Amino acid sequence: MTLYYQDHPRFYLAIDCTIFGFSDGELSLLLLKRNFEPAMGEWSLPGGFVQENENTDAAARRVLAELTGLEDVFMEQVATFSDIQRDPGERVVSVAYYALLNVGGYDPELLQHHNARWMNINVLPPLIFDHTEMVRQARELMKQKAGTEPIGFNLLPKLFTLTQLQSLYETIYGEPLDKRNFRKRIAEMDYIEKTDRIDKTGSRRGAALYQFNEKAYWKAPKFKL
Amino acid sequence: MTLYYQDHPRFYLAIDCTIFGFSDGELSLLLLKRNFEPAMGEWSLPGGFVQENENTDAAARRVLAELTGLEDVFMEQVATFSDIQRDPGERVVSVAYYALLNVGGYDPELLQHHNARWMNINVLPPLIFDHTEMVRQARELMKQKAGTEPIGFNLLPKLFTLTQLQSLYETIYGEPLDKRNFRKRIAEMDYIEKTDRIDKTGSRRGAALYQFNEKAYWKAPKFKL
DNA sequence: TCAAAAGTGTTAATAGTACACCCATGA
DNA sequence: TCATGGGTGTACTATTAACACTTTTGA
Repeated sequence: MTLYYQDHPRFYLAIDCTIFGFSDGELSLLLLKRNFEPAMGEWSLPGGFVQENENTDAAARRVLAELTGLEDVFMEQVATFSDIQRDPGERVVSVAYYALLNVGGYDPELLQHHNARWMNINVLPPLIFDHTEMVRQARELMKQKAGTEPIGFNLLPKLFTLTQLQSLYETIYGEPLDKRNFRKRIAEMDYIEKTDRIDKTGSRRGAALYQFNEKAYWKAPKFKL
Repeated sequence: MTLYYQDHPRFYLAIDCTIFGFSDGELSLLLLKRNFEPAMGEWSLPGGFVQENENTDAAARRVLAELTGLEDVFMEQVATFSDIQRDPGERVVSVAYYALLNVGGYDPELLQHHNARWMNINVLPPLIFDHTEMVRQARELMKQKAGTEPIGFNLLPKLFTLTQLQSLYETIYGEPLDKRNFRKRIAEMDYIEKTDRIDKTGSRRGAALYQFNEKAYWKAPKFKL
C-alpha cells in the first residue's frame, strides 16, 4: 500500500494567523518582528509549523495559545498558500487562519516577550512573503462573515455598550452607520440582551451594558448587520 | 538557514476536486471508482498529489485536465483538510477545490477510461475519507458564490435559454423561482445578451438563446440571483 | 386542435434609509 | 451650566414577492 505514496514529494506545512483585535474604535492586528532568518527584523503574521500529532486547526490554536496564553479563541481557516517561491528559505505550504480576540485584559508583557505588537490595520508595515495577501483575504472573509453571523462579539468584552458595538461594525465595514437604524436592528435580536449594568467610563451619563447570549441565538439565529 | 526548517515534519500534499456538472435540470458530480488501494472499489472525488514544481492551484488544474482534457475550467479553493487519520494509508493533507464545467460536449469515452461517472448530487454513494464533507463545503461555497457572482454560466453551454438558466439556479438553491421575477432581473443585467438564435429542442415554439458577455460584465459588475 | 413550453406587468408587502432633538450626568 | 455621549420614532424610498394569462408551433 505504501508504494502508492512513496513516489510523491512531501512538504513543510505551516499555519499563519491574522489576529484581529479591537480597541478605542480601531481594528488592529497582532504582528511579530522576526528575530530569526529568513527575513529577520521584518514583520510577519504569527505562525508556526504543523506537527505530526496535530491537524492544522490544532496547530493554529497551539500557536495562538503560545503567543497569547488564550485557549478558547474564535478561529477560522482562510485559505492555503502554496506558491513555490513564497518562502525564500524552503518550500513551505501555509494554511492561513484568522482569529478574533478581545484586546482588553490581554497581557502586555507577553507581547514584549514575543516581540509582538498590535498594529492598526490601516497602517500596516510591509509584511514578509505573502502575508499581506493573507491579511487581505482574512479581512475580506471576516467582513463578510461578520455581516451574517454574530462573530463580532469575540472582539468585544463580555459586556459592551451599543456605541462600542456600532463603532466595531463601522470599523469592520469602513463606513459610518446610522445610530437609530443600528439600534433598531439590535433591538430585534432578542439574544443581544440589555443587562442592568451601566458603563460610566465612556460618558458622564453612562451607557447600558449589553451581552450576547449564544444559547438564545441558537433558538432564533437571525443576524444581519 | 536550513536549520530552521529541518526539525519539522513534512507531509504528503494532495488536492481533491468536487466537479459540478449540470444537465437535464440536475446537478451532478464527477466521481471516480478507485482501482487502487487504499479503499479500492469505493467512490471518491478526483484528486492527486501535489508535485514539487507546482502550487495547489496548478495541481488541481493538472488533475482536472488529465481527467477531462479540459484546460480553462472555473476552479476555486474550498478548504484544507488535515485530520491525522483522514487517509488510513498515510498522513496526507488535502486541499479541496471545486470546479464548474459544462457537461454537454464532454467526451463519454474519457469517463469510461478513467472509471469515472456523473452522479446526481442528491443521490451520492458513500465517498471515501472525508470526501463527503468536502462535497458539502464545496456545495455550500458554490451556492453562496453563485448568488453574488456570475459563475453559473460555466455550467451551461455558451448559448442557453432563460428556462435553462432558471432551472440551473433552482437546482443550485434547491427551491423554485418565480419565472417573471427571474426574467425581470435578467433583463436588468445588460451583460446577459439575447442573441438572434433560437433553441428549438426544448419546445415547439422555440426559445431565444442568450449569452454571457464577460467583457460587458466588468464594466457594470452587478449580479444578484 | 391541442399540448407544452415561451413570454409578458402590475400591485402589495417588506425592508431599508434618511433624518433631529431631548436626556442625564460630572466637571 | 454646559459639554459630552446616550437614547429615541416617523416618513419616505427601494426592493422583493405574489400572481395568471396569451403566444407560438409541431405533432
